[in-house]
Amino acid sequence: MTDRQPLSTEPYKGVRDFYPADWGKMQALFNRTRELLASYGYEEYNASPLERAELYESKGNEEIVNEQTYTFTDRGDRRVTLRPEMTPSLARMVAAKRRELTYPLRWFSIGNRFRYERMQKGRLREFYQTDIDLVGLPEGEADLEMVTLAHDLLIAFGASEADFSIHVNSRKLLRLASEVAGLAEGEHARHYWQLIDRKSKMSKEEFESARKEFTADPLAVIEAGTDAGVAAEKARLESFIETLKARSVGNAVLDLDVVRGFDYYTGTVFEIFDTNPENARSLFGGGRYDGLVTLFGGDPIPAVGFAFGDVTLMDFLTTHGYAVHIAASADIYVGTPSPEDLPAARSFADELRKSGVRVFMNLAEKSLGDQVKEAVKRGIPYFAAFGKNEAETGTVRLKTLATSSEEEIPRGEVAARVMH
RNA sequence: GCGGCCGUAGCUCAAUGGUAGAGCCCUGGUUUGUGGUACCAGUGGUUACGGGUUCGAGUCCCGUCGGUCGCCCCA
Repeated sequence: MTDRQPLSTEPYKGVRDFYPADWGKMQALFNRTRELLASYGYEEYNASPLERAELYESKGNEEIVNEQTYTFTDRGDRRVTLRPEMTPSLARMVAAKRRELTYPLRWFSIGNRFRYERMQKGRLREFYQTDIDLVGLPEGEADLEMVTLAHDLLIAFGASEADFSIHVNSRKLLRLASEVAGLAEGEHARHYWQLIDRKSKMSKEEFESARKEFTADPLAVIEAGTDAGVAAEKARLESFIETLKARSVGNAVLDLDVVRGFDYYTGTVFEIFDTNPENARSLFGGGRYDGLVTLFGGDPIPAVGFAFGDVTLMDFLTTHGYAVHIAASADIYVGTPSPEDLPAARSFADELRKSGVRVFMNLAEKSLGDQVKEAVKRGIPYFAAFGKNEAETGTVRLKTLATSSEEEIPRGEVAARVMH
């Protein structure tokens, strides 16, 4: 007992502590996201991070579930997984009330996700992700809205179109071309698309020689343009991008190499890339998954959506020099010349609070000079001492710390001055 | 699962194999009813841990642990 090792102050591997300044930054991101999505009529939903393990296993990829999730058995012998993504939970919630919901659903959710994996830049074991989905509309306008939202979000965070580009593709196009080329579903096809997905990481020679190992080559079918069905889908995709440009999404391009996994995408897929050559990586992406909800029985419900993580987004904003503005913790610091002044100062503070002012009240015994220093350090914009003099005269000296200015005003006018 | 780099003060980092340092932070002072700057002073170390080589190791070697970046994977 007495010789116990001190506990480590380090957080668990791969997760972060959020001190108030850090969490303030996160909240700033979340709130800007909420504002933008609210302007498009999206509603926020949430669910527990705990889910039945079967929810992820039934999707077929056992390896990912076994090796890359936090899964445990609870005291009732139920296998439980910390959600690694939100879409299955969304599908479950939609399926559970499929007859009573009013479609289309414009839903979003902000929360933490857990993935048990080796860490590297931009990849932690717990991260915060915003999932945005438009459920109940077929391919078309809904997909345009999704890409537009992804675009507008980055713009809302301060980015300009030159900072990123939106690469759009169609899983339907790839599927049609596979059929024409004779690339059967299965491991072989999986390897082919994995190769395409990795293309940007390989040299041209490496890629071409690897490509030759496949007898069927769907991309060549698309390039040739001889199949009518394939050509029609490609034309649809091109006009999709033209429409985006006409609607002020100027940085969307067609990119046949965007694959984005394999399992549930069925139509439009898109991926946002950082244009900074130092950091030319995928920021986030999404697409159409019309098979949503079929796991739970019943007819499929068409849906399109995307998700972005906090780590990648924050990295992106930082490397492009876009600061995230954090609000001050309080509007005013109410100082006390001496401890005896506390009752009077407190009633002044209460007055302010009733008007909606956020007040930081000093309770420590220290000089006014130190109190002013403290207010500056905390980033509180206004300071007012409240003691005998103020109680008698009914006026206070209100300091604006940023401009070093000071003025004497009636106590009743302080609230209106310091609120924003 | 594989590989590279790194572990020195609370933080960011110095220190040819030869006395462990600086800046920031913190505390006090110049300044007890009102400021950040400046100046002065102070607190703060088992150099991650264990072994080895050496007259001598923060430095070189081996191992362990931790961190980080890349490969694989990426819902």
